[in-house]
Amino acid sequence: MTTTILDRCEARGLRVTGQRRTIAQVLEESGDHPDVETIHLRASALDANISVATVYRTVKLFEESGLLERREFGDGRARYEDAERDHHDHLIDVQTGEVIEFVDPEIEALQERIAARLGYDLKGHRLELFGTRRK
Amino acid sequence: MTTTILDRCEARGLRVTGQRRTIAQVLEESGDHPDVETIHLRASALDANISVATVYRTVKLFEESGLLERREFGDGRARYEDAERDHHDHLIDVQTGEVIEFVDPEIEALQERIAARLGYDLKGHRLELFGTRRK
DNA sequence: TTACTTGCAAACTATTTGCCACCTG
DNA sequence: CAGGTGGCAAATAGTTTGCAAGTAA
Repeated sequence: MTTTILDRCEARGLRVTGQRRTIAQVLEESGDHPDVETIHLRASALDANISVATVYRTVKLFEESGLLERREFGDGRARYEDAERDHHDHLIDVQTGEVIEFVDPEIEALQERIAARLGYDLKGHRLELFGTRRK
Repeated sequence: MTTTILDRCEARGLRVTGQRRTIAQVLEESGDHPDVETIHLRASALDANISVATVYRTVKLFEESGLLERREFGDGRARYEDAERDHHDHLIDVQTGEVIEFVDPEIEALQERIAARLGYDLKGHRLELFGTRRK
């Protein structure tokens, strides 16, 4: 389970190029939820010859291959994180954009309970829950 | 609380124009979560002389004035709904984009519990919760 | 070698804005 | 009448893509 993103990239039969290696490493070492611009910045520090277009393409490829997970927290840009990390959810501070990770077994049960109550078939569907606080 | 969006628009001292009246009406009558393009389409059916730019400006003004609430469900465009509706949360089907509304007291408690556990000050902060299902 | 990748710039999509005519209060 | 408002098109921000050159296997 401690396979690196790069390991999984190879395992998937994806061609391993210098830029993919670098981008994988950057994401491996990122403890936060970087957007493409940030990933590009960090990657550029390791290898000046990586274009933003390549970051976009790589990150999309990795996501489609299940190596990364894409997150959209409502600020208009996508963020990415290693798909192999332990499951967790996010709380976003709307004002500051701060991303707070948390784990709570309750939320899983909650989703299942709600889906069941609504007669929604969870199998084969990926659901995402958006909750706001009552004013 | 059965005030219309238009009523609240006037109450806020906002200038009431034909296009604002129409856009307010469209949102009033929309039971779903329309994006700007959809709002523009529906408004155009009532008054052919409303530009998309005006919808963007109006919807932003209404949101800043607290008449509407903006939602971003991860598909890249903002959606709006009447801010006076009873509190509820959303479950999004990632594949189909379907928006499922639900109400569950548990989720409020959950947010407060998590924030407290993390030592996060809820006062003065608007938090939004993003939950995915464990694979 | 050969198909897959990359860089660059052009193209796209969603949204914002400058400018000037127009309308509400 | 005066200042807020709307239309139009140009400008932005984030992301995608066509094409020719480069590279992994």
